[in-house]
This record gives sequence, C-alpha cells and structure tokens, in this order.
Amino acid sequence: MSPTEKDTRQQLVERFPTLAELALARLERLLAESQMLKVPAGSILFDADQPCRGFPLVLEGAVRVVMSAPSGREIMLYRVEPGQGCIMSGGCLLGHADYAARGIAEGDVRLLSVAPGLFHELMLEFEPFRRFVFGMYGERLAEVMQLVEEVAFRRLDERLAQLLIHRGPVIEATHQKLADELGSVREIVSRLLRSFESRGWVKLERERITLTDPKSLAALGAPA
Amino acid sequence: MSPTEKDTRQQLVERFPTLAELALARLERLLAESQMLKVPAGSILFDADQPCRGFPLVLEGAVRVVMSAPSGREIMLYRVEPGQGCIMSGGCLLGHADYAARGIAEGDVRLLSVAPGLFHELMLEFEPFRRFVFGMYGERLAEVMQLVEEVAFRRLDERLAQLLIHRGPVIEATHQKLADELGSVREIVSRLLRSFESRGWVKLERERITLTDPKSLAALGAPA
DNA sequence: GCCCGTCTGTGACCGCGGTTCCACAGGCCT
DNA sequence: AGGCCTGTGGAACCGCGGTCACAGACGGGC
Repeated sequence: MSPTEKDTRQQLVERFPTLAELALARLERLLAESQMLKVPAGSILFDADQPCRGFPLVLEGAVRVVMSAPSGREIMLYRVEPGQGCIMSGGCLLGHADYAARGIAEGDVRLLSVAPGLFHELMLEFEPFRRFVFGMYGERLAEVMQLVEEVAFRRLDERLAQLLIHRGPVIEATHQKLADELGSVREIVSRLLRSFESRGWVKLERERITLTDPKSLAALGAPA
Repeated sequence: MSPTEKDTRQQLVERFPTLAELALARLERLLAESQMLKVPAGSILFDADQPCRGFPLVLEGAVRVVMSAPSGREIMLYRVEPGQGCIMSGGCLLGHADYAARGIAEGDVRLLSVAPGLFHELMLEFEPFRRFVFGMYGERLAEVMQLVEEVAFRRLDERLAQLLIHRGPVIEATHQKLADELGSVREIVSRLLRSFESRGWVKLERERITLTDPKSLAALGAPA
C-alpha cells in the first residue's frame, strides 16, 4: 500500500464519517473502482445537458453549482464543500437524467468520483450511505427553495450584504465573482459596494473586501 | 370491510403503483396507521416553521407549495399532483427539520397522511418506496432549480406566457392567483394579459382566459 | 522601464416591474 | 331597490437594476 493510498483512505473516512461504517472489503472496492480526481481551479466538472458519469465526493476545494443564462449572466445555486457530495449527480444517476446546471471547481479540487454501478449498490445495500445522500438532498432542496424566495423578493443590496457577512470578515474575490453568485452584473455590485464603503461599512481594495461594520451590514442583510 | 375502505385501497394502489408491490400485511398497516384526510379548497395543509406530522400521498386535488414574503406576495415553488407525495414533508421527517414553505389545498384534496414511524419503516425496508421518494426528490430539485433561473433571468411576460401555455387552452383563475404563482402582483399580470389581448393572443373574461393564439404565446414563452 | 490584461470607478440612460389610487362592472345578499 | 364584495381596467409615478461606454488603476510578464 503506497503512502498516498493510505492518505486517501484516511482522508476519505475523515471527511465522510459515514463511510467508516463500511465493511473493509467494500471500502477497498470503493477505492479501486472509483477515480480520485484532482482538478485545477476554474475547471468545469460537469455542464448542463450532459449525462452524469459518477457521484463526486469532495475532499478538498469546493464546487460551485451554477445556472447560466444565454446572456452570459449566471447565478450560484449552492456550493459543494469538502465532506459533501454533489446531489445533482445523485439525481441524475438515479433518474437517468442529464445535468441541469454547471459545476465549477472553486480552488483546486480533489474529489472521489464514485462509479454509477457502485453508487447504486451503495444506495441499495448500505443504509448509512442512503441517509447521507438523503440528508444532502433535503439540505440542497431547502437551500434552493430559500434562494427562490430571495431572488424573487429581496433587494440586491440586502442579498449582497448577506453574502458579505456570510463570507467572513475579509473576502478575497472580484466583484464579478460576487455578481455571479447573486445572479447580477459587475457594475451593480461595484455600485453597491461603493455605497457600503461610503457608509463606512466596508473597505475596498483590489480583489479584497474588508468588513468594518458587520453589524450594519447584517442589519441590512436580515431585516426584521 | 366497508365499501369506502375498499375504494380507498383501490384508489391508493391505482395512484401509487409502487405500493402494489407492498406485502398485504403492510398495506393493511399502512391503511390502519395512516389518516385519510379530506380538506376543502384553500386550506393550509402545513406552514413554515411547523414540524412535519406525516408524509402526505395525494389522491385527489393538488397541493400548491408556496413561499411567501412579509409583504404578502408569494411565489409557487411546485405543485403536488395526485399520485405524488410532498417531498418537503419527507425532508422534514428525515432531517427532523421544520417546514420552510406553505402547502395550500388547490381544489378539494383527499390525501393519505402516512405516520412518521411508518414512513421511516417503509424507507428502511421497502426499496420501491425509497425509489419513489428519491425520484420525487430529484424531480422537485430540478424544478426548483429551473425556477431559480426563471425568476433570476426571465422577464415576467415570458414567464406568464409560459404559464398560460402550460395551463392549457382555457384557464379558469383570477389574475391574483396567476400573480401568486409567478411571484408578482395582480396589477402587473392584468397589464400583461391586456397587452396579450390587444395582440389577439388571448380572450379575457371574468375568471377565465382563453388562448386564441397559442403559437405566439409559446414563442414568447420559450424564446430561442 | 514598458506594455497589456484584469479589475474597478463612474456617468448617462432606460425599461421593467412595482406602487398607489381610483373607477367600474358583475354577482350576491338582504 | 339598495348594499357590499370581488375581480378587473386604467393611469401616474418611480426606483431598482441593467446596459453601454469609457477611463483609470493595478499587476504581471517581457
């Protein structure tokens, strides 16, 4: 057993405690029949109207799942973090449907792509894995439903404030990236950020936003 | 066995072919431990921040699942038709979370509310039922994701045209109801409908919209 | 140093969709 | 008849968000 193999196994079980309960023999098969992929930042992992070729378990990095309009504008549906699986892939595998969105590597991503056959087998026979996948489904559905409400009813400055708060005290990203998360355009985000800055809520630098008054931002982001 | 009981069983198996495979003993328990509910049109079946008390299988009528804003405006996430189950309830039961939306009876609704314990049991032990629930999850997630894109990127006239086409050649509904599906307000829907009428695409009467030029509507609703 | 691509600031403009308010027609009730 | 309630028509107004165009600013490569 090579050191990297051992690391992979360890990392997998750490990130996905569910798999710790898996019988050793099957864990071996999981590792043998699945592909460990390393993809550089910005890669497109899957795209709309493509069939699904495996169920990805993210170990490092993250995957932005995004819908894009013909105009080129896009909006982020959710983000798959380490320790999570991409639920769209699950749906595609189970329903034999194609993807309806795009998955983009955010940062360098390491993931284990579980082959469709093995995925089905695990779903059939390994209850903890089912729970895991089901749980993900519930979370995602709730997230996306929440997103519908926000897009439909909340103003962009509120949603931007919320995003900034959520991303922590210092955000390293271009205005364009933020716009892509919100489903808006660069100019509007820039304009709003400027207005936040003029109110002393944030400090703006190139590719960096520092929150200086999180409370006011939060108040705007989550109004009574 | 009373005639109504027999009818119920028959109807249940017709609507949910999945359950036909269920062992007889368990079908008995399903009927015994679940509640057959009849609710009048407009009733609120569940609401946001409530715990879930059962997994509903819709036999007749339909359930509109809706998110509403503080302003009173609302938007429909999806509709649960006969032969379907409400997936939000599934998520709530499995994740022990509260509802995030509201369910409204559209037309008089007859549904079988499966008790949480039995629901869990079926999920654990009855594979066809699992497939059924999983399938619903996949569909709903795809629908709601599609909705996000539409709300974020498409104009209201396009979405209204699409809705009219989808609802068939004659729609019996108030403008307010249509607005509630789209996440808009009555005045805007009226305005758009009037513009459709002036173009000869629809005929407007009280609580009734007749499509006179579906092709043009469809072209607006699904632009290249 | 230089250039060039990326990121950001900014102003003018504009249209969709939302808000507000009122009028009026059709049922349905007493 | 009168009253009321719901559903719809219509107009004035307005602000958010999007589009377009362009000018700096910064940084990386040469």
